[in-house]
Amino acid sequence: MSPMLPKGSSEESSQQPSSLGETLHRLTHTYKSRLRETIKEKQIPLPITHIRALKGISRNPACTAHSIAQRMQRDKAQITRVLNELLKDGLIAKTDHPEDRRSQLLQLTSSGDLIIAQLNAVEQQITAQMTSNLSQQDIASFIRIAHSINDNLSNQSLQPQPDNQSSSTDTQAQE
Amino acid sequence: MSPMLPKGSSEESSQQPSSLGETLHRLTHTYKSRLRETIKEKQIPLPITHIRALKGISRNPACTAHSIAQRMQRDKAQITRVLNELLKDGLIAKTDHPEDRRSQLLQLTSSGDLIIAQLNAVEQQITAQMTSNLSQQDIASFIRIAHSINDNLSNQSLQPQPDNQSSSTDTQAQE
DNA sequence: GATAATTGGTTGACACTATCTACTACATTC
DNA sequence: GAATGTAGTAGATAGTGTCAACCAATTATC
Repeated sequence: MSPMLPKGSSEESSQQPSSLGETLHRLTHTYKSRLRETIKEKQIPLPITHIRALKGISRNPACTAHSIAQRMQRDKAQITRVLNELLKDGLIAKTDHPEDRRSQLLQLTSSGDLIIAQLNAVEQQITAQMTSNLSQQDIASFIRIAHSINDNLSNQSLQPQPDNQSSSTDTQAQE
Repeated sequence: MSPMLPKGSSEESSQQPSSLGETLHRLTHTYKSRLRETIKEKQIPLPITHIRALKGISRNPACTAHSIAQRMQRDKAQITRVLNELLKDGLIAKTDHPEDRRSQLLQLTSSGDLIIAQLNAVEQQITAQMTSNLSQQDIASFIRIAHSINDNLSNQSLQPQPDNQSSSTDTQAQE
């Protein structure tokens, strides 16, 4: 068939060196590498997913495994394991959910608090590096567009219609 | 504990919902999921890294394992394995490098060409979905800023100095 | 030309990430 | 109180990212 655009929209696609996809792959890879490298330097022996989970817990007053999984859009099973390791490392604690005995509430321990403080410093440092030559404008635009793209991908899941015009209602975004 | 912005201004914290880092994590995850899902629908049984490598080969006339690894910023070892699987699947071929007997040139087979045609269609479809409610302006900005961030992360590698002030050494890789 | 250092590619090992399935215990609904 | 749904767990497996050791060919040095 035609590897060309089925869409009326023309332009690029040809030798365009960086497609949106490639751009994303690269940026994310670089970002994750830097993040791993930095936390290693700081002697924080945690994988990235654990860190994200920990941050999620720190940001949220009364969260559960389920809420973390949803927030991170990750598999429950994966979250369970991550959480159990954080528990084993003494960074978080579980307490019984007052209204649902299947569930437990998660909170940081004091060790967890310490780590979080370090992590926030790391994040800030990396963010500063990432944005070092960008205007506030650019940063804001980037985040806005990123969210927008994310919404586009999330919402119109199973509609092969390229004609989709309904601007998605911004369901997204709390957190 | 506040995920502050890189700006010098102290307060501001608030509940800044999405840091740059979180934004990236999510966007990439959503993107990859959609990509995986789509290629699965299209019955293309290849993991994402293989697809990227394949595309790299298709875009480049006379490439080698090494050049692909560099382009993708991945470990040689990983690329070797990916390439060997693509070879095993009959999607690419290796021919001896005319000037260096350690090396081989890579090219697509006719099967590879077919897959690439499908992949281009997939990429285009997904890109259309991602950008469905964005202006050309926004798309261009996003890519520009993403590259900029990538450069920032790549270049100032081992300078723990937070004081770094716009060292615009554009060592960046063409591409 | 012999030797050392470098480079292209391979292999092994291992940690991390993503998903899927099945299962338990509890909760909700009827 | 039986059916159904939900929170969390455990097993399994595929894919990804890195590190280190290695071989063979190339290049640099003497």
